[in-house]
Amino acid sequence: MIKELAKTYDPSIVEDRLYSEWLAKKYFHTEVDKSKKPYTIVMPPPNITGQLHMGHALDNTIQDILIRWKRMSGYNALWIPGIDHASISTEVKVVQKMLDEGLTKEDVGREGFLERAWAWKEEYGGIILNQLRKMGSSCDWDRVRFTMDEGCSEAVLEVFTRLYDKGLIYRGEKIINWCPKCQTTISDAEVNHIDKAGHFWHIKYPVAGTDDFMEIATTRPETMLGDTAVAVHPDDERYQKYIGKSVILPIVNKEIPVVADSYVDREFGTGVVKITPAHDPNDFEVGLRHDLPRINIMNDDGTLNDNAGEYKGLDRLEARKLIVERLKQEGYLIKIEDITHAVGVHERCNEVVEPLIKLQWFVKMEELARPAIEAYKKDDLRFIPDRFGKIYLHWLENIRDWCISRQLWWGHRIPAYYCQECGHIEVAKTAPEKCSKCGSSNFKQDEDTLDTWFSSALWPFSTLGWPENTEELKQFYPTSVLVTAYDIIFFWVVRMVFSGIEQMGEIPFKDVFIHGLIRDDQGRKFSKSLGNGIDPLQVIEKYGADPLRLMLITGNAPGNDMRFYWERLDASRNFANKLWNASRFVLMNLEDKKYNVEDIKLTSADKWIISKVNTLAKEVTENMESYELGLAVQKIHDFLWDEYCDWYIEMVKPRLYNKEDETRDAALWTLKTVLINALKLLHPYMPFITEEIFTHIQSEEESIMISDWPVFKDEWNFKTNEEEIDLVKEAVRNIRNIRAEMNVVPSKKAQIFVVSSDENTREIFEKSKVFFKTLAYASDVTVQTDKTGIEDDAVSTVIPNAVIYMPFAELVDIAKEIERLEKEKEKMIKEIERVEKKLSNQGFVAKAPQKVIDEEKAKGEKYKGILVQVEERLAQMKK
RNA sequence: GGGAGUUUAGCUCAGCUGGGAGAGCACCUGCCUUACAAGCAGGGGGUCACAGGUUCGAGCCCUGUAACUCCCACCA
Repeated sequence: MIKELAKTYDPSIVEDRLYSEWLAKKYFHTEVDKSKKPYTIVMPPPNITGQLHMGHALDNTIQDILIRWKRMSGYNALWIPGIDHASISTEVKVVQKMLDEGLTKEDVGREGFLERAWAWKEEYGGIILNQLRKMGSSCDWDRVRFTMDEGCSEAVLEVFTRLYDKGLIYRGEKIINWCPKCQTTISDAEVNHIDKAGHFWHIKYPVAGTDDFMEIATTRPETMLGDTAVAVHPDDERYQKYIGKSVILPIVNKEIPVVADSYVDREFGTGVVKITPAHDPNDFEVGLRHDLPRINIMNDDGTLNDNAGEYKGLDRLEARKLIVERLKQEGYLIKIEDITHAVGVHERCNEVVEPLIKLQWFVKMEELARPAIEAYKKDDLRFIPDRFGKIYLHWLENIRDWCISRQLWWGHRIPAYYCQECGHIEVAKTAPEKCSKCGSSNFKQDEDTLDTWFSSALWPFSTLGWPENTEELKQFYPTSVLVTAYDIIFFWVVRMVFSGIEQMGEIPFKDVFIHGLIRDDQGRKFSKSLGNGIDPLQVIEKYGADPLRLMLITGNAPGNDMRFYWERLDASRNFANKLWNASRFVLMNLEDKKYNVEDIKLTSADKWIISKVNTLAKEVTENMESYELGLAVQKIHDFLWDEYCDWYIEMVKPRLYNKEDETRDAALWTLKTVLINALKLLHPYMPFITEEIFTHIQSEEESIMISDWPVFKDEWNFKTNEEEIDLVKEAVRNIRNIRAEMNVVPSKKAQIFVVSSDENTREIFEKSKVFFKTLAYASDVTVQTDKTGIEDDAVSTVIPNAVIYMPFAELVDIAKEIERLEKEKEKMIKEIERVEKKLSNQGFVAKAPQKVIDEEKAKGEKYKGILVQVEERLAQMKK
């Protein structure tokens, strides 16, 4: 049934309507189908606090393209959506909201707080998923998961207890990163190092029992309150005499030992290091080696504690000022040096992170990292582009134990239970009845929750039903590809890989497709503080989802960042408009009947465009298989605009306007068939407009979404017809070119003569006469073997084996014509020289592939053919 | 201190295993040709950062240099 298309394409109406239809028809839903090959993507779960931004838009567009393509290609394609509880981000927001009501966490208690957090999740958790629907995302909404839903929580408990039983999770007192603002531990990955201007304070530490002193330099003078030693390099001649002695810690007036440790760099600073085991990871290690006491001087909020004496209660930075002042007054301060140095800050709040010793839970990484490293080295795991694999490797090879406990309430509570009688720790999925040591039933569960990435690490299998051995798990694990930005490799990709290998015995995905970040038009990251963010929903409102998707994919190589320009959206929108109008044109002409291939006679032009779309299908598929989505869509774009619209439609118009034309049906069949094939190739990129056109233009299939992906067909491969039409196109272009040069208005038609002594060439042009009328402003076309009847001063242009004449007597300047032809002649001679030089190069002939040699030879022949014609024509004119 | 990336037309960027430099936008000229002026036709514009090397042949491979960007890192 032929249905007319609206005059203009209005994405806002079409998109919502089509999305609802797709939903209603359950096209997004996937059941296990063992007869098909599985193709699985799990969506990187956005935070429940999140709003859709350009990064999500890009990430999900890529996933949607892949999943739509594979679905059409006959795979059992599953795309699982979900959201992340995002422990710290959400907790901060909920706390903030309570603060607005004048409440604190302590006021409402753990239960009360969790109630509020869940309410938050219910209210805001689904917003971003709804926004994803606007993008056209074809994920299976019947399978939406949440990192804290029952199944995912079960998976977390299972993994925690398993790792604990294997000794891979342990509780220990170690130096951790502490955020005084958020009042929680954070992992190494959450610490950013920022270069900040600071000072080196050079301080005298008097050597006990002498008049000597040792000069130390520090960037954090307040930590001296926790110093328990001073260290020098064991081989440092300057300080040999002090090793084993003591120095007197200024202000505190305490004797601390001078120890020798090869950790000290003799070259750096004064070669003397103050050792504060409780507040520096290196000093902690030194402390262990020399059995030094650890003095914690800091409270959780960053103020100093009882151990700081008179500085107790002051913030660490306040105390620093006072201490420096006092050192100065008492003559201990030698100098202050200005330096810039890297300071660790919490990536979320930018607060300076303090290293502290705390009793926390850790995942032992070495054993888990090993197979994850192997997987990449054995090529079981592949990064696209590969350079990100090196980043992954480097991180894993230098990994340290992962601190997983957080002093937060929103998240998975650590399943460790402490016997209140004997202190024994039971780790179990449910609260133990009795202590296995003393029999007591008085337990208290650990107050802390897990790092939010602990649950995301299990995402590829927890979403498929693990720890149950579900059909989904059997069919869809391991997943096919993980699509994400490069900034999340450490947080997430690494942890999914080792978790998948450890729990499932298999990598969670074979391919990791890494894309870049979207930046503003000045190349800056989008950020709240800059206020330079662009809301994808606003873009969709203005341009539609298809143009946004196209813009995000076009001209962007994998892994590279991209700048956002509104102008680029104009280009995408214009393409959608072009496609819409071409389709309207086809629909206007199509009649409500079946066009059977058997009943029609295809012309060269028809075969040419069919052959082109056939090749296109092959190339696009190949590009997509290598994740070259930008290249693929560029080819589809160019085919539709340049070949289909600008050439084929224009070529076919005379046949359509003549109802008597016996090849009219062939033209219509070809118009329709080629368009449908191109639409299918384009559908993953621009799902809405392609569906809207598809359903109007044909009635055999109910939706393009579930139609078959075009594959290369041998019977659609028409090489000679391609060559024929290419020759015609060249002739037409030459004519247009000359007319433009001579400023001939299109309304002025000209008689065209094609003169060729080659029979085949004459035949081609005989068949193609009509194209010159519509495409090259010809009033009439005559094909002949010689110049009979053509005025000598006619304008001419040359193609291989033929000269084309246009009599424009009154417009022609013979001298100019000769000049033009002379130029053409020179050019040809140069080209022929170049080719012959190449072909006479022994090295080239011997070593270049045959294909390249043949191509060069063909070029040579072509240029020679043109040269002969040019020379002949020049001879005529000069007579 | 390590590592990675970028450097191609005025701007933003493509360029897949080495085989005569591309797109969009911008610019110039001419067209309201019955799908589309969000369009059509034609045009100008590039020592592919620099210097060497490998090769019959280099934007692409190797070495070095420069500038910019990013990541990692416990030099107090």
